[in-house]
Amino acid sequence: MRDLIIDLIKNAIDEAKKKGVIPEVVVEDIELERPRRREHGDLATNIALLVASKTGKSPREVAGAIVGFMDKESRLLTDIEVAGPGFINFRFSPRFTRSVLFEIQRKGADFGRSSVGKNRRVQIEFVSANPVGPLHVGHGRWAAFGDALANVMSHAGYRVEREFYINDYGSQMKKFGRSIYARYMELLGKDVVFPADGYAGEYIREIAKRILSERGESFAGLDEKELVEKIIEMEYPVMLESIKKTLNRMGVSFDVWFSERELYLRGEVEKTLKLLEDKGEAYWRDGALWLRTTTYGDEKDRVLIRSNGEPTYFASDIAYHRDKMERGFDLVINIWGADHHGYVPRMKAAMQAMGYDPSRLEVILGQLVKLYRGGEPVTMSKRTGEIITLDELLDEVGVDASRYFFLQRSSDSHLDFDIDLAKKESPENPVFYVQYAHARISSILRYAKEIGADDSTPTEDDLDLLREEVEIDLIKKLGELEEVVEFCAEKRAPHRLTGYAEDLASLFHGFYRDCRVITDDAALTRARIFAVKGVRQVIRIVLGMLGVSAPDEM
RNA sequence: GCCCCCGUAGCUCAACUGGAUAGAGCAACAGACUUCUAAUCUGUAGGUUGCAGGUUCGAGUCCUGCCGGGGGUGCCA
Repeated sequence: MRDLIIDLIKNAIDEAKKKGVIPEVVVEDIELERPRRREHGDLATNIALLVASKTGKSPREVAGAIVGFMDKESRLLTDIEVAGPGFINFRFSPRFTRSVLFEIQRKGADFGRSSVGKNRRVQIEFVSANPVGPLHVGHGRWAAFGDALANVMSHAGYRVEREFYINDYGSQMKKFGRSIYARYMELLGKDVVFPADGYAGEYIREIAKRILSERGESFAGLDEKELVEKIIEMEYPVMLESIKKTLNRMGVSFDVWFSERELYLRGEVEKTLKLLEDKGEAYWRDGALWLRTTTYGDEKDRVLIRSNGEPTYFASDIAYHRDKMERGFDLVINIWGADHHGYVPRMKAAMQAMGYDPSRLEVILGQLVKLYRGGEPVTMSKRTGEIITLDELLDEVGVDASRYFFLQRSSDSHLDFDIDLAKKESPENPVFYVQYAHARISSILRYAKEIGADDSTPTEDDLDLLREEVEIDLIKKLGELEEVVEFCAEKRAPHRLTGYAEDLASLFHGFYRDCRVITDDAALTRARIFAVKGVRQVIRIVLGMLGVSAPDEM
């Protein structure tokens, strides 16, 4: 439809130019927008305003000329008008508007699919928590966000892969091992100092207790270094498993679990560093190996190998990104916490140093989550280990509400998560509001079946009976799904899906109040059952992308 | 100091990336169930878009400078 109208406008402009009604000027891409106000029609363009600004003619005059040359025979449109300062407004015919219901029936779960992604291969890497502790609430946000983004991008025609990068190597691991070691020794009554930078959470004590009960005191005989190593090897896979379990619980699954450790074992880190050195992008100074990131706009050069011989996290991350590039993705999206923002120019520079186009890497920086209970912020401290884990949140508010709430805000704004609201089973809670619309429709359809109402596919004439303003508005909303999908995918903004879901649910609830679906009029009943089925399908698709269930009864 | 994000109704956020009269939800107030689910709906009220300039036909949106909140600025990850 959009393309059709754009062609219509283009042809009219060409024609007008030919006739000399408007001067020869370069016309940029024609954009159609959905006007905010109903009176402004279904689609509008500001092209006349843009053209006029280059010619000195009045915008309305230009708009009038363009409309004058437009082919108005189309049965899809009922009206083309010049309005306001020079907008051209288009109005769909009711038949065209209603035809979307047939399209939904035909496409089913594929309705709203778009091809803007052009089948490009995209990798989305998200969560990527260190396997040294349970996932916290912030991880939950990125799990929900990354997963929904992947869903919406694949609906928009990208080939998407989900990846989790496991930081199972290096100092975090050691810290993890030393922390457990210290708690274990404490349990044995040994006088050990807990590491100042150790993980203070209670779960570390639990692990130590479990080790004591499983292995007894025999471990204490080993020397510290050996023991810490052993603890790491035993416990990080356990932790990783529990992370996977939590993510599964949220309905998030990854295509690839990529291990940092294996990158080292395969010699990839070494190879990558050598490559950079050979290219002259890295150099030795003060006993350390530095990457010349300043060449590519970074503030200062960055260390790859410390003077103590240990590679930095940056070094393995570069090797990791090289691996991603070599895997041939057209686009790689990393979802990182906002505290990594200083890291972005560095990584981009590294990409260039390796000879890759840095635009193949996109980093989404996510802001923090603040929990509120009883109107008060819930205090959390990483230092004391007082955190609310993702599992605890899921226990308390449930998966659907958690996912929905995590997805309500754009990734670059802070998220205030109101626990009390998320738990409420009332219309204030948008999750239930949307799910209720779905359940209500299922209930209507059950009733229809029960009384044996005619639910066969209606004819176009049947559908002509759908002429209440609320029902037309509702059907129009269904037709917007494709562009919502495109917007969410292109802007990496899955949060807009929640707004769309709420708009749709609200229109449906209004429709339900004003229009009875099952009536004595068989044709009207067929039409309304069909319409309501379409609404249910779209709600299902949207909730599916959000990762929220669509219940048939509540 | 420098860099990034944010600032819109009492609260939480939208505003289709420069368009027409800045919109929702919650909270407040007033109403609506003999009905296919009231977990719903209708109405009222609420604004100098942090401040000051600038750019143009047109600015919440772009530019400059302030103010406020958050984050970053390691041979940490």
